Amino acid sequence: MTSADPTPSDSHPTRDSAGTPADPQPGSDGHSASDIVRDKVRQDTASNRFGGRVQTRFPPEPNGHLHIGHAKSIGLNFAIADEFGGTCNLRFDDTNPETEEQEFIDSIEADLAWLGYQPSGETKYASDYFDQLYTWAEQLILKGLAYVDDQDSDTISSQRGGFGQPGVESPFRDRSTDENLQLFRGMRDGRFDDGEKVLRAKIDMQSENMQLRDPILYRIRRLAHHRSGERWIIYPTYDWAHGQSDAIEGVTHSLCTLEFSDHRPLYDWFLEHVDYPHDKPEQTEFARLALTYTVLSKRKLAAIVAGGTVDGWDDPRMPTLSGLRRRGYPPAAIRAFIDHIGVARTNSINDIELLESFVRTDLNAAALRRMAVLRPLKVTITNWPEGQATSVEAINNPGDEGAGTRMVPFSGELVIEQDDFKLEPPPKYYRLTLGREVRLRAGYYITATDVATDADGTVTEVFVTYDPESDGGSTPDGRKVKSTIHWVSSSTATTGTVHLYDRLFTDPHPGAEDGDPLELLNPNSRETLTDCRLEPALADVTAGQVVQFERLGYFAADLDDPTTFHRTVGLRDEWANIQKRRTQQRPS
RNA sequence: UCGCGGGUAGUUCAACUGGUAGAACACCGGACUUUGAAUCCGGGGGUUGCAGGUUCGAAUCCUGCCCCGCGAGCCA
Repeated sequence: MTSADPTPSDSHPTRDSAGTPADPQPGSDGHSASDIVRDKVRQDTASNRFGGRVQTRFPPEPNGHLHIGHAKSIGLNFAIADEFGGTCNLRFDDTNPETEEQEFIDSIEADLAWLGYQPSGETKYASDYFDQLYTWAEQLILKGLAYVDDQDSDTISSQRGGFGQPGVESPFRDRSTDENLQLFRGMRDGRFDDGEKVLRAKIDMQSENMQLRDPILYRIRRLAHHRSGERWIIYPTYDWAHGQSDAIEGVTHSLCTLEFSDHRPLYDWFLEHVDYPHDKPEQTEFARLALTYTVLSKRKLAAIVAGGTVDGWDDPRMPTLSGLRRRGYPPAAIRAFIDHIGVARTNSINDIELLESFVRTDLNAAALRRMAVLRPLKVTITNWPEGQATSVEAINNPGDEGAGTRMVPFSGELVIEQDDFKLEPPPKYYRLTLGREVRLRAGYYITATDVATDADGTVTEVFVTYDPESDGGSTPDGRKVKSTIHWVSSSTATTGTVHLYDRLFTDPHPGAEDGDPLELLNPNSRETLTDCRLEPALADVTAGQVVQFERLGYFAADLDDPTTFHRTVGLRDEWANIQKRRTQQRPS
């Protein structure tokens, strides 16, 4: 998105080793995918337009933090450059000193690097072109194509007219070139107050395209700019700066989101009337990203942060890149997702589950398996040799032999998941229940023989016997069990905090209704468990590392406190589906 | 109200520009399994927004209509 609406947060310069641009080539026959953007670029290179050159750019305004929506634009721009042997540069569209700050520049650059993209060349800034833009503006005045308007904002706005109604020409529209020039220089030199005058393009107040009704090029703003400081008090608007900045940088394909479609004629008009002898870039629009159960607008995200529902811009529930990073989303999964959803002009909403499936696919291959018990239930092996402690060998990743194995302490005092024992098992429940034998992952077969309960009848402890011959998880007689459950040995376990996350919103389309999306916030989007038992190897995970808690999901060690884990995404859960189906079929 | 852009399985996208509408995710079933995971195999799903027209043949071309999105900042 040319400049969607990012928003504030802090940056955590954590990263994987990435550094590579998108992994393209989804096409079936070796050719890159076919879509509105690629078709156009392919056509242009075929006709040798731009001398066969392809250059794109990612042009965020440094007024907020990047989110997953920006990732679509980033991925597209870099992928196009990569697939066509071109380049993609980073330019900050910093034409409005009111909202822009260095902090956001730093955060955006860090997020971009984390995502795995390396812009070509130096970072560019629209503010570096202020001199050139000014010169071109005077040229427009000289050509009689721009004029200084003395009217205030409200007047200009009302004169613009409405949809289906013509606009009214400003009484200052036909000033002499000379007067315009003097006035414009006066604007630049501080002879007028903020808002007192603007420079407008003289195009067509009757145009059915509102963007062409004498758009504003310059406004007076006595504000320090984060880069140009106090040097300027007039600042170019987006429309005046953007296309020219593209041209200056040699951009060939200027990709932006659909809401700029109406600006394209203006984009072209400026390029046509400015003395710019080189190839003129062409703007192409595509639909911005929308996700179910998510909002992606700066205003709404800011409201969520301000409302205190989340801890900040990098809260793991936030769709910001910094939030997804803390959540444990691998950059490669985000890139694969972006690559997969494609680009079109259709307004569409992607299912957040699709993103999650890419996260699972990535993590399944990469994450080490570990055991953690989130809601502990005490298990005592009654025939275990008194006081004896041993350890069992467990595989670190069944899909990757190279990940090796580790030793996990084992004893007669364990904890298992509360959900893994039922006094009265529902149908198709395969896990532990009285009289049933199950396998402890990488450990032994156990059979439940008795329980202890509290006054309410809640099971507080399960007594089991184990089969000494089932060491390592299989028996000489080869008998099968229906279920394998995870466990942690009590005496060697460490205690940790685990955050479980649910959707941030209760509604799949929180932005769709007219009402305040904040009213649709899920009050239970985070569940914090503070008494989780972790196997000793979990003490070795580093900040930001994502591991799989076997049978539970993928969990990321917090960036600041590695004893705290965030559930990145759960595993697919067939048992949960079975239960859901049952409750749906038999509404009580 | 005017302009622009859209409408193809539940969802996101394809369909070599007029020639049997496909894929991914989701869902269902089976195999395998020391994760009810992963993996493998199979399955259900479509009046291509609606109605006409042109054509041997229409998602594709024509006409009319319906629905959705964006646009009237000195924001980007």
